[in-house]
Amino acid sequence: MKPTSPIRILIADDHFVVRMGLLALVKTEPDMEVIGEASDGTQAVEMYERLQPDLVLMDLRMPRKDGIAATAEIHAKHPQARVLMLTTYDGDTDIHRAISAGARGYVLKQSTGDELIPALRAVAAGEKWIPKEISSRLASRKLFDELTPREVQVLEQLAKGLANKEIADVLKITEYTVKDHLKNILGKLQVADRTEAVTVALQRGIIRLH
Amino acid sequence: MKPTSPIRILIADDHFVVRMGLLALVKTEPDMEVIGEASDGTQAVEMYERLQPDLVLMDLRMPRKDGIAATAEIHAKHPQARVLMLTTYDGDTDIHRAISAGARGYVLKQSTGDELIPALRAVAAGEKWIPKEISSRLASRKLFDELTPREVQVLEQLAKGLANKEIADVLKITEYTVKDHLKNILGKLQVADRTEAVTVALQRGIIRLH
DNA sequence: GGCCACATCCCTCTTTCGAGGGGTTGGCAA
DNA sequence: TTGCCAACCCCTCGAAAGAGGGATGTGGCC
Repeated sequence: MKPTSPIRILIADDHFVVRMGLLALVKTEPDMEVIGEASDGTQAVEMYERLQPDLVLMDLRMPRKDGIAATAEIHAKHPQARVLMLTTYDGDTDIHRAISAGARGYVLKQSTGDELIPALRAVAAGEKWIPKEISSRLASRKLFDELTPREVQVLEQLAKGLANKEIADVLKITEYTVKDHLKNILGKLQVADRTEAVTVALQRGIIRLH
Repeated sequence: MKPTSPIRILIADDHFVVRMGLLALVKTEPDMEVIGEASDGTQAVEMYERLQPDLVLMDLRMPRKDGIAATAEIHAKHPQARVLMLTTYDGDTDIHRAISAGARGYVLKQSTGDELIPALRAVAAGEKWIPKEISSRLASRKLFDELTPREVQVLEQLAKGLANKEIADVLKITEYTVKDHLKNILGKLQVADRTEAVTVALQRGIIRLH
């Protein structure tokens, strides 16, 4: 093995214990080092600019600016940036959005060190890393649902408990149109009513609470 | 300082990186040591029996058996057990249930090492540890809501998108009674309709998805 | 025994939902 | 050009939802 310069890593996660865990994990690999830790998306973007790391370990859910938004921002300025998305959940839409935001890989926090390390190396080397159970689901699900941006907006208002008329006012359209979007949503998500639509959307990561 | 026997700790969390983080954190304290790691509730109970640790760091959400159930089981057999509940969320009901299950402390994963270490020490010493912003909320909220077990059951069916009539069939009561419970739920949660009731219940940890 | 919370059942009435149809526009791609 | 689709608007109609009342039985608590 030729000694090369180590892989310089930026960690972005709002949970202290997770940052510590990643730090400890990276320390077990002699050719990697953590050069910075961010606790939210805004900080992650700022630190990327300043440190220019070889790899970013980015949590998906963070305060102020989430991992998707931060990744998109970094990717826009630095298309060569290598971001590995790290998350607890495996909602389809999250993964989808992470990839289209420019993430090169996607790993669940449940993963053990044996699964994480190869992912780190792969993404740092510029390769893609999507667990196969996830990528196969991505392909099959894509044929169905896929809500339009407008439908997602309606869904968000729905989750607040607003009535159709109220949603109409918020979105500055008529109640007829809201009902129309709702019909499409119920059909695409294959659910019986607005309440189930919201719970399914939450499960799939299409919308978030608060 | 007199050298005493170290605090023996059992970690229970389904996320590898979190376990690593806690491990690293404990290692910074010379008088503490991790004697076991469990990745779900069932394992946590089994390991408690075998290892008899001085302190358990228990994650609230885990597969197979969650932290609450595991704590309750441990507490039933060993009332002197010292369990510190560790979680990402701060839903009121979760905290409530954690305490009544026998947890002595409650800490958010967002907390830094400076906040976590004193919590560990306090609970290991048999004291209680509830962050004040949480305990004050506990006191005030208790005056309001507090759904009855039956109302929670209705709420769970509600989240599935069932109609009142369908819920009536499931719970083997009449639709009138379902509507009745629903009225109480909407009143106690102070929401406008069933959809908002579900989202608020999810936020407060009263019900869970899937 | 009185009080209260819980759970159950019943009825009325207005509003809202959701399913079913009808349509126009603007953009984009084959 | 033709087609497609998102987004918008319109109308009807039966079935739910939710607010308002009232009522009964049970069990705990002081």
